[in-house]
Amino acid sequence: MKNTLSRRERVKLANRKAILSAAEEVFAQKGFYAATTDEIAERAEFSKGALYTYFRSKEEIFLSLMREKVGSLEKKIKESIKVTLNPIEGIENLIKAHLEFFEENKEFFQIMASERGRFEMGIKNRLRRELMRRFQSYLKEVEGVMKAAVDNKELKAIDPNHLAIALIGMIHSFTAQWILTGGESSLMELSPVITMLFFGGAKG
Amino acid sequence: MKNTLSRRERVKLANRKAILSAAEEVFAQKGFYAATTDEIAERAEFSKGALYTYFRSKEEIFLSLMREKVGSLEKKIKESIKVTLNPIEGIENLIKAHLEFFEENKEFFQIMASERGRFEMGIKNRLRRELMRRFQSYLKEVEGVMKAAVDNKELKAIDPNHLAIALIGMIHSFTAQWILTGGESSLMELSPVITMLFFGGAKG
Amino acid sequence: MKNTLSRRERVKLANRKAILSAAEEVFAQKGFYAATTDEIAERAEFSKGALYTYFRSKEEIFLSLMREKVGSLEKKIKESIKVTLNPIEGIENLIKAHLEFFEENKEFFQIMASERGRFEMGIKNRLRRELMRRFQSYLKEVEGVMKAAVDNKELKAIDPNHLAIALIGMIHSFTAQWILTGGESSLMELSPVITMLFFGGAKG
Amino acid sequence: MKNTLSRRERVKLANRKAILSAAEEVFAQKGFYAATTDEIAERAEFSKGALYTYFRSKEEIFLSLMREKVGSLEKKIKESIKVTLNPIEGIENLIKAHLEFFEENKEFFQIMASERGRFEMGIKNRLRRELMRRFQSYLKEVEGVMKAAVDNKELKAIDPNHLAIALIGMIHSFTAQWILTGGESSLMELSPVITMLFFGGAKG
DNA sequence: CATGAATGAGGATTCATTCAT
DNA sequence: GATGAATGAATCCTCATTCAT
Repeated sequence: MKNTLSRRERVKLANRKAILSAAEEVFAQKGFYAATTDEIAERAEFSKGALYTYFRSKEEIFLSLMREKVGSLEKKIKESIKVTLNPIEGIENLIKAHLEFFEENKEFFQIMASERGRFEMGIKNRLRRELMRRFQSYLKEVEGVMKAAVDNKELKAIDPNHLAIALIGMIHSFTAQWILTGGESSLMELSPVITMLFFGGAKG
Repeated sequence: MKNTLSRRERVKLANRKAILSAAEEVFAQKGFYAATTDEIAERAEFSKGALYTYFRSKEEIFLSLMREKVGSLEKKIKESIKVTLNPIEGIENLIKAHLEFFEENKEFFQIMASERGRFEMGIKNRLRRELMRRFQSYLKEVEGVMKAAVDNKELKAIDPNHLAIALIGMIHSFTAQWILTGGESSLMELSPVITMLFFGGAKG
Repeated sequence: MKNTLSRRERVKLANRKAILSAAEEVFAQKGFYAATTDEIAERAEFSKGALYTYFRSKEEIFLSLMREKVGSLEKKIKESIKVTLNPIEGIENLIKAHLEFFEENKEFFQIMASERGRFEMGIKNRLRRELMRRFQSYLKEVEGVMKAAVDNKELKAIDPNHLAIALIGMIHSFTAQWILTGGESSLMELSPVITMLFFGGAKG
Repeated sequence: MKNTLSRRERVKLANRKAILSAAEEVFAQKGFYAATTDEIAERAEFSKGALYTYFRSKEEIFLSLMREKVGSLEKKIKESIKVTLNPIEGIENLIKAHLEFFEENKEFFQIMASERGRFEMGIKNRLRRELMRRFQSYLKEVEGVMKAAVDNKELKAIDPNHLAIALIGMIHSFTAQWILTGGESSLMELSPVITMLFFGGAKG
């Protein structure tokens, strides 16, 4: 997979990753603005200047990070759905995939939750546009499964968009609360509750 | 209630409100950091210096604003519940109350959505602590109704905390999407869908 | 002339002048790039931040300075010519005016001499364009007198543009040398030599 | 003369020249400060590190370049004079030699014109001192011819220093203007005008 | 009280120079 | 010797906060 890269290139790639990883922590804790290049560099154990060997600007670090993460999320979601042809099972998998991903990417979740509303700003930026697009595409994916399930009469005849919004809202809400209360126990454990509530509702 | 205030005091209060109102717009658009006192002052039609007559710092403007808004939300929620003794109806009212509030307080919603994760930062701050407390208290309120409904066997025997998280997640998600897509049509119209999904689930 | 300005406005104007004056010294000594905003601020006895109350950027300080100076030079040259209708006398006056101006504006001369070649860079800039234009207009002014004298048959039938270039070259050269050797004695004293050489040439 | 150099030494010398040549272009376009070692290295088709094998610092590149060029100019001027024993003819040759040199060394002219005023800075520097010395020596050379011509009564009894300043000023001015207007036609063509104006003056 | 100019700490970014490979 | 990534000092600019008027 990566055996055509020279040693130097492999080092560069690893350094890039280290910077992104450090940035992820800092952005999660402080948000885009309050995060400083100083802190990112320090946490990545690089000089401040080195960041600029790998990225053009602080914004580019941020957007690259988001792009990679949103990309992984999107991929994971797609895969979780494709495993089965049964829409209901697909949605169950999708819930699990989400929780698994957020459990492994707490920091990304925090960043996304707080910065998403501002992705639209500075729309001229190529990376920002791409990010928006990827995010939309991830939402459409979820909507797609919903539609399939509705068409199959396995779900009520509700606008698939609304179904997607509802499910994602629940997932995000549980994840946020899990992080707020320390993120100790496994987030995955909540999968049955969410599944049950989404499909069967709360009424007894 | 406030008719014992001197003219001067009434003016001060009005000015405070004007500043908070201006701040709300700016914080919503730009977030806490990117918002500048310059812009807040300008939009409030005050000098930059005047802000500091009414508030100790930019942070205090922010926190005061949030406190007032979270306070109103909390109050509104409490009232929506008290109207009825029937828990199910209470939850329906609570959904409507939320949507109504967010429809009237789009800016606040945006701010809350993006800054909530960082309320905990700098916890020594009196205002921050109070804000956290108020926010928790609002959540407890929702949880309370859920518990009543569960006890009444009107809802499934699920941890009321989970029920609250699920419902709030759905509400926030719909609100966020509504804002993202322009916030034109009435958010209130979504109340039936949310109610139906929360109580009855998605399964057909 | 300035009696319609409020006190505050007069202070602002004076501060602006103080900054420009400090900048003039620093730019003359170090050139545009090596000059630092720190040093300009310090020499103007202002904080670094204050510069930005009066100017948008270091470049704007530089260009504003140049604009004012080139403007004064242009004005002085025009006036020196208009005094008389006799072209020869006009040129004599023009030489004197130049020397007088450069003697009083040593720093400006140094800046102009070294930065002129790069005025063209970044041509999108409004101020830069204006500066170029002003500079051209000053050259045209000199050319104009030359043409008048040629038309009058008081000067040889040489391209007035060449005459202007030659005279200005001599003036600049003498000024540069005068500054290089300390600028002690009066530059004005060189007026007769320049006049003589320009009109009569070196041949004995 | 240089046939005793080993291959290695010849390569080093060639590399040095390539770097200086690249530096000349960059310094001419951007000036000393705005020129970056990155760009010089790139244009010389060397790595940035290689520059430091051949030169101790960016400043040394600059000064070495100037030294070589000023040296060539000086040499060319000396030769142009020595050809003849007739001072008038010597000056004519000198004008032509200047124009020829600047036509072939546009970049150097631009650099010299804008950086000369700052050669004095950091006078402790050995290279800087040498450069100043060489420049003075070039001026003295011109002054020498003038003195000879004055002694010969072929030129008016004017301080030879002034005569040198005047002539050089004219030459520089014409060169600068030629470059500013694109440097298309031959600069050499201006030789007769300069000669005529210098010797005979402008008066008709 | 209101004003808005002044302050200065802080932050992103650049770039000459060094040095491990 | 050559390379180019890493360094970190230096620099421009921003903006919350203060304070004289």
